[in-house]
Amino acid sequence: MPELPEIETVRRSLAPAIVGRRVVAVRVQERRLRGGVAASFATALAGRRIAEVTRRGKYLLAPLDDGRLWLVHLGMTGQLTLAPRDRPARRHDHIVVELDDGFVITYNDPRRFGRMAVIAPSRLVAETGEGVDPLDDAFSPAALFALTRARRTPIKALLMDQRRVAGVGNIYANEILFRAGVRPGRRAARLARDDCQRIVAASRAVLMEAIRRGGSSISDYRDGLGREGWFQLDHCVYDRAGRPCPTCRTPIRTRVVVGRSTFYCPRCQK
DNA sequence: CGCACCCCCTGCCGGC
DNA sequence: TGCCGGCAGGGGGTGC
Repeated sequence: MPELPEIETVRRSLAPAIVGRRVVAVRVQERRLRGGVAASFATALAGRRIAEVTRRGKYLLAPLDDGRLWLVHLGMTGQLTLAPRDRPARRHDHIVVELDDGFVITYNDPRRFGRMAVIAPSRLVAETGEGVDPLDDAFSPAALFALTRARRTPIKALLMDQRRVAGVGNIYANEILFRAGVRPGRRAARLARDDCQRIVAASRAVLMEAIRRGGSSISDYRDGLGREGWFQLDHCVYDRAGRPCPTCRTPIRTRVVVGRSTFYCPRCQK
């Protein structure tokens, strides 16, 4: 579910309220998240002050006052929300982090595909990968062009490969390629510099606009304060098979690319 | 290297 | 109405 814009929206919604707060208690009610929640997790987090809230690709990171990093990945259905301590418990509340101001951060995740850990900063790249963030200046047309060379994989798969580009998932890969006018199935190596330039520009435009709209709420995404996003109303192609292309009215087509549902305009995208 | 095919899970939707 | 298969924004592993 949550891709870069959703994670960034969660980060922005939580940061002002939790930076500087101290964790007074941690309750782990379900350890069976991805990779398992380590036995040491609660003790590593309890008593620590939250120094900052940052993001790396689809990972949320909270540097702590002892130099370690609280790392959260929301998987498909994870929600990390801040609420007063008396908030009623819900099904699938797995981790509850009490703060020193009477608020709690709750991690809820029906499918349990998310990840929750406290790690040493030296482990960051090993945990999150080294893909370039598409909002970073390092994601330049030249850098993308270099990534595409000698790659037979479809450009959409490359954009979604977190080891290369960090933060783009299925919704935004579809939207970015529509905006760039590039077919999702095009082999990466067959892209020209000009295509890469348009994909880089489209990535920035789509992701920043999605952040401005608070992310896409398809079914269960909410930000750190429980608010929905609205970018789903601006989707041009994702989940819009058969509906008219916003540019030329040609019906949007769907097919599977590397195992993922893919949507594109057969006329606008080459 | 690329990809099909497994796995991890719950929830929802459409067809019968 | 209920059951069943398919599918869903995530990632990881295996084997060809």
